[in-house]
Amino acid sequence: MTEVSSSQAGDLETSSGISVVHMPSLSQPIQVQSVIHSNTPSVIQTAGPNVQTIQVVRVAPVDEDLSDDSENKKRREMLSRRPSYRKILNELSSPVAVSKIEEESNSSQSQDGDSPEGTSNLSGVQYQQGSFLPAGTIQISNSDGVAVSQGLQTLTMTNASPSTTSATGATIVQYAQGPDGQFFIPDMSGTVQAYQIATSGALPQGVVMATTGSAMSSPQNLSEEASRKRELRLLKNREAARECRRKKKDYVKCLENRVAVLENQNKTLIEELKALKELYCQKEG
DNA sequence: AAAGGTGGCCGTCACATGTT
DNA sequence: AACATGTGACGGCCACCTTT
Repeated sequence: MTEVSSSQAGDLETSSGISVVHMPSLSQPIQVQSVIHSNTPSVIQTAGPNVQTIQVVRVAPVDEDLSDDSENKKRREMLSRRPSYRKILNELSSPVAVSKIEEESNSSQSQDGDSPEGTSNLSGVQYQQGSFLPAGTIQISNSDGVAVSQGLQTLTMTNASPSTTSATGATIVQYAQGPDGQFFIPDMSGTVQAYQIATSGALPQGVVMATTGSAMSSPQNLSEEASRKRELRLLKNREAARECRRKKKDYVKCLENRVAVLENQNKTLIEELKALKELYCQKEG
């Protein structure tokens, strides 16, 4: 294995983003490819039997000369053009990336003794299980294996039928509440039904729930239809934001783990280089 | 105890990106 | 092209900690 560090690298020739590093102590040059603005994690790959290629990912510095307005605009553009987490994770989980990464992992696996439970090992990096699954395949389930919709409120009802009651005897109904008193409750098929809650004179503490599903198409209910659509959109977006944050957290964890592994590797390689240098000096002397 | 700082989580908006 | 979904940014809320 070879080690490149700014202090130890020898001559560095740069052309078209690829640098060739000549190490005094090594017989073969090393190609260093620098990728700007890329979120693809660095991959160490072998370009040939005699040349090591190391792809270095770095973030380009923010342009200091920008005015406040254009700086904000540019920053926003940069952020908005960043590939989605799903894209990044898909790339990471693609067979090509994995095979490249596995190459790398062969030399580093033994260093990861403290992997937490429930993680999988790709490239010597401990990833949270499920981190690389495509969107929509991750489900949070209850003990019965039933998917749980996290964004919904939980409404506990008494006098419920046994089939829907929880262990405590109460029914758990998950709902989203609209500002106009409407409730949106997903049924077993996943579609959301709108309900209007009206208080009943005879039942001061109770509620009467009436479906408003197909009746919404009448002209006077167009605004209601619009607000229902809005509520549905908000509900979905709420869920999406939650999921997105969860994915982002996973992604950050992955990156942190990767940093730890690469730091380890770097340390090992530096020591290896030192040893080789010493050996080389002894032979020379 | 009150005030202030900090970090985490959430809902919403706006816009980018993906899907049909 | 239209619609659905994903995500950065923002502001609000809450819990916790530190300072006064």
